[in-house]
Amino acid sequence: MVCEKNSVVDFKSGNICAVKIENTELFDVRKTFDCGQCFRFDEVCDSIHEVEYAGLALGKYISIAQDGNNIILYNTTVREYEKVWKKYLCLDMDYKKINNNILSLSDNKNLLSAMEKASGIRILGQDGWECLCSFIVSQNNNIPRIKKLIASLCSECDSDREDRFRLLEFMDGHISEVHKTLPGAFSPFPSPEHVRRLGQNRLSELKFGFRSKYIDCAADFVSTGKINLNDLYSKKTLDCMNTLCEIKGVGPKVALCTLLFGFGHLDAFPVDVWIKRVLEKYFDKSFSSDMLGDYAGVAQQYLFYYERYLDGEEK
DNA sequence: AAACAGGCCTAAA
DNA sequence: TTTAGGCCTGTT
Repeated sequence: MVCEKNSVVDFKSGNICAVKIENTELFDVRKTFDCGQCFRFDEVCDSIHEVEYAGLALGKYISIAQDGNNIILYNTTVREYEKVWKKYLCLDMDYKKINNNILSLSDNKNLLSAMEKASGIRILGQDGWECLCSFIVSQNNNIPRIKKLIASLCSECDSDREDRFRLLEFMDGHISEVHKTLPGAFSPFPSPEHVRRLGQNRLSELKFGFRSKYIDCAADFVSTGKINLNDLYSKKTLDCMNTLCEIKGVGPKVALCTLLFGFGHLDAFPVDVWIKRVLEKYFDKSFSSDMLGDYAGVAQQYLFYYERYLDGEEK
């Protein structure tokens, strides 16, 4: 019986602190960062690696590269990886087990096929507040514009934004080209209090449109404690959803995305237009997401990727 | 030009 | 309780 432990080591790439993680399985950097769950990452097109995505998460600009089964993280250390990024990247989870669990609960042919095609996607452990705002912004909107709006919000709230790029220039080669001309790409996501201070009018000026008052309401609820985000980690998914739906502009879809991507509720099964199509096409009417168990949200992401990103390709 | 984009709110049956 | 319009803005 071979028990392969993946080695995690620090190294230097020029002046950049980096970490190499060997033998990761069921982790595909491109799919994970390009499947629409996060809005602050973009590809590093001139990368020295097979695939590399960089972006700002949990207050820090980081780059994640992949060569085969090896993962390379730039601008971090093993110490920080163990503390922060391991969980963020969901590398503390056994996806083989998760997949088997899903398969044990459903024999749907299309789900099986979706899992094969989308395999390697991991549900990131993003910041809950940022997720909430991001998915409020996402409604009736497209991904490029969602990304722009979020970056502009970060830019607006960041008094040091002029300096950020200069501070990051040392990691040139591991910065997404897109970010070099995107205002706010290197700015951290603002706190609820900060967004609240901005106010609905300023949000409108920033072109959030009808979503301005929704963001404002979310910031109000969270910053004043009408909703305690810390409660959302432990309570049941359905209860959490109902809590989040008290915010104006937050419905079931936004709430469940927030819980799935921002609060670790892997059973949350958000239904958007794509998933609605999937359910109509491949499942019978008796389908309910709790049939898929504790990891229904992972299955949802496989199905979403399958339908949204593989359309036109061979399924 | 008109329709659409990873929804939700509101008004009307 | 369910259902159709309308919504900011930008892109095609």
